[in-house]
Amino acid sequence: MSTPQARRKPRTDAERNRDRVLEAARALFAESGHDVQMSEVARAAGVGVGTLYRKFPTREALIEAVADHWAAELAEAARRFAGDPDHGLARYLRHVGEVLAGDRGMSEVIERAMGSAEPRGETREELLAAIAELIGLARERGTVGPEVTAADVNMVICGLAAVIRNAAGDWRRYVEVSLGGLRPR
Amino acid sequence: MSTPQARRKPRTDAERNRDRVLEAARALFAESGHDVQMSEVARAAGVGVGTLYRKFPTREALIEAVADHWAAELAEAARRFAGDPDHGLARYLRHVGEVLAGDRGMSEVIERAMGSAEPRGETREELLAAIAELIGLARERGTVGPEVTAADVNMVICGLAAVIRNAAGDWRRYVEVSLGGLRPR
Amino acid sequence: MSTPQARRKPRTDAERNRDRVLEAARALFAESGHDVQMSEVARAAGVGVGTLYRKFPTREALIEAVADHWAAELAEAARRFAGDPDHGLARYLRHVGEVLAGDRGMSEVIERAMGSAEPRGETREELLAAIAELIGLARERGTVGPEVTAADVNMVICGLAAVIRNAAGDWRRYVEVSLGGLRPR
Amino acid sequence: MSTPQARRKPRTDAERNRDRVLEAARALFAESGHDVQMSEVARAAGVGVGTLYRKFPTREALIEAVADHWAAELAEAARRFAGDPDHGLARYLRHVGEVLAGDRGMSEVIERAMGSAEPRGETREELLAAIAELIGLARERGTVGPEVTAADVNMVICGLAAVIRNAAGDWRRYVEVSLGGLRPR
DNA sequence: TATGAATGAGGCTTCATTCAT
DNA sequence: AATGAATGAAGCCTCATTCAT
Repeated sequence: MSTPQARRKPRTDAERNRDRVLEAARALFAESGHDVQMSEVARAAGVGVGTLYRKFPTREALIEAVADHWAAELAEAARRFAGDPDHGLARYLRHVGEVLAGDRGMSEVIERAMGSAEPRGETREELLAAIAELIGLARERGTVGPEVTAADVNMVICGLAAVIRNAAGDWRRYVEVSLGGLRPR
Repeated sequence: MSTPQARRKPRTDAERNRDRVLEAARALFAESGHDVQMSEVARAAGVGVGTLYRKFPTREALIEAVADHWAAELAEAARRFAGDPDHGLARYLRHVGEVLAGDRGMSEVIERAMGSAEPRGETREELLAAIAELIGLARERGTVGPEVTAADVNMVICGLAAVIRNAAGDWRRYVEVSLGGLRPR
Repeated sequence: MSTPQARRKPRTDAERNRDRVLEAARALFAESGHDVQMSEVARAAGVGVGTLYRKFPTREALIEAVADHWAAELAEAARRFAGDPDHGLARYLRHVGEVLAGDRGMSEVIERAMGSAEPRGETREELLAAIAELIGLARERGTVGPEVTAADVNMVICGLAAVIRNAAGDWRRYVEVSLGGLRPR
Repeated sequence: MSTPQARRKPRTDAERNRDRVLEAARALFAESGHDVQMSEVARAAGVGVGTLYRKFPTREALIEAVADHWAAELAEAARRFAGDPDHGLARYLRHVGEVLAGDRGMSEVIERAMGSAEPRGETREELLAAIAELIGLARERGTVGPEVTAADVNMVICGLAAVIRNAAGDWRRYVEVSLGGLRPR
């Protein structure tokens, strides 16, 4: 019984490198938005530019990937809060605000993820689905208006990102106003 | 009788040039967002780059000016709708939506105008003041909640711009949701 | 009667710069073929890369221009030798050989000029016309075969360029052989 | 009886790999000239880049090898036509034309093979020898001029490659003209 | 004061070659 | 010996800004 599972490297170096790059990009974007140089990202990830380009053949592709990653996180969070039909949505939006506010520049990218200019497949669908689940129960309980859709919440988040990114005011107020608009009546 | 006509000229050539540049910039930004080249703007304005730089010493300054201009227009509109205490705000936000939606890329710039990253003087104050006036009467009439401030509306507009720019969904719904959140109760 | 012609600058600085770039490119190409870096050309011309790119928006365009220039010179030479119906062609081909041999890398570019992969307008036509003129009289005098066309000579020159560029042998022999093939009978 | 089958294998895997690479390179060069990437060649050959580099330590070495291969083929063809002292040379040059014309990009490489920029050993010698043989008999028969050397024919082929590669005209005419020049008188 | 040519730092991307597995 | 991920030096080109005329 020699631990055979130990044998299968859980992730190859290549995979690990991809993650390092993604992680580094996320960190840099968080600080300065997505106008960071590719070489910066590479340096921060501790790899050569070539490697970076092997993983993400284009600047655009990298940004996309980061956006996807963040969208996935938002989806994940939505699922977490789905258990609380009474206050889930409110807690979710506040949570999103905290995350965005703590991650200067994430909002910059997240807007793209929310937009649908070009059909950006799965992750976006996943996020909308998660939000749909989140408001499903709440709608039954009457916590949110019956006409509210996942797309509505999506737009609110998109707006929230903009508000935070531009420091347009106290984003907590924005969240409360939006929640008010989503409530029945 | 000292050259009266020279006097009469309401605007000097210099002033006229400034306006032509601003106008051209607005038009170009409307089409393609503010990633237009300075030389493009100059060409469209029918002046040399040098002249452009004389009027706006920096790309940044030009964008700022355009943003200011738009902010002024929004302020002007706010004043127009201030006369209607019952539906003024609703009509105003819908109007803003129409304008932003019709002017691809204006939203891009307007977000900056709404934000306060760097305190950008008068125009912003003017806009906030106009909005304050707009909601002042409404608040008295109970059309909007008593706790609603001009800053809140400002944020809603900022969000609206983002929603439109990113085609994040049906912006009319966004407006209605926001209006719902601004109503009392 | 103040020399008014002195007024019209014969060539603007801009035009002069274009020539300097072209000249520099020609010199560098002569040494090392057309795999020189754009920045090298710029430096050699004493201008910034930006200027170079203003004159020739693309590496390709620059090479094209140089090729054109050389083709024009060959055309000019053809016209010069057209006056000698008996030995003009022979003297011309020998002259071309000298020029190509003395200008390492010109042959590299001239091949393109002779080829017709993409219809490269005027200059090529001009060269063919000049060659046609060159062989016209000779054909009448019976110095070259009646079936010989400008295109034939063109091909010979193209081959000559290759022979010289690749140091494939004694190019003077190549010229004599070709001349033999162009003679009547 | 020491593993006889292992012995029998006419070529080791390593040898087979070398051939696969060479074959792939030839095919790719034929399509697109020798500006193909090393990784392309490797992929086409079904081996890793590492293997490719083990066989040909340098891009240059690979091209050289392909050139050699083609030169060997031309030599082989020359020997085949050597049996026909009357029309051998003509048939040979036409044959070479056909081959080059059918193999876009081979001409690109063949020029190098014909050139002697760097003394490139055996194969070139072999080719010159084969051509010498080809014209030897013809010279005796008076089909080609007495002063014609293998080097002359070599140059003609080099030129032919250039003519074809640059689509400089009807290469069949070029061949006929050259043949004319090689004939006695 | 207007012009537009010139500037050159900086950004993105490619690809021959190396090297750890 | 084979593999293919990693490397990073180049190279092409853009564009905000300056400056001579």
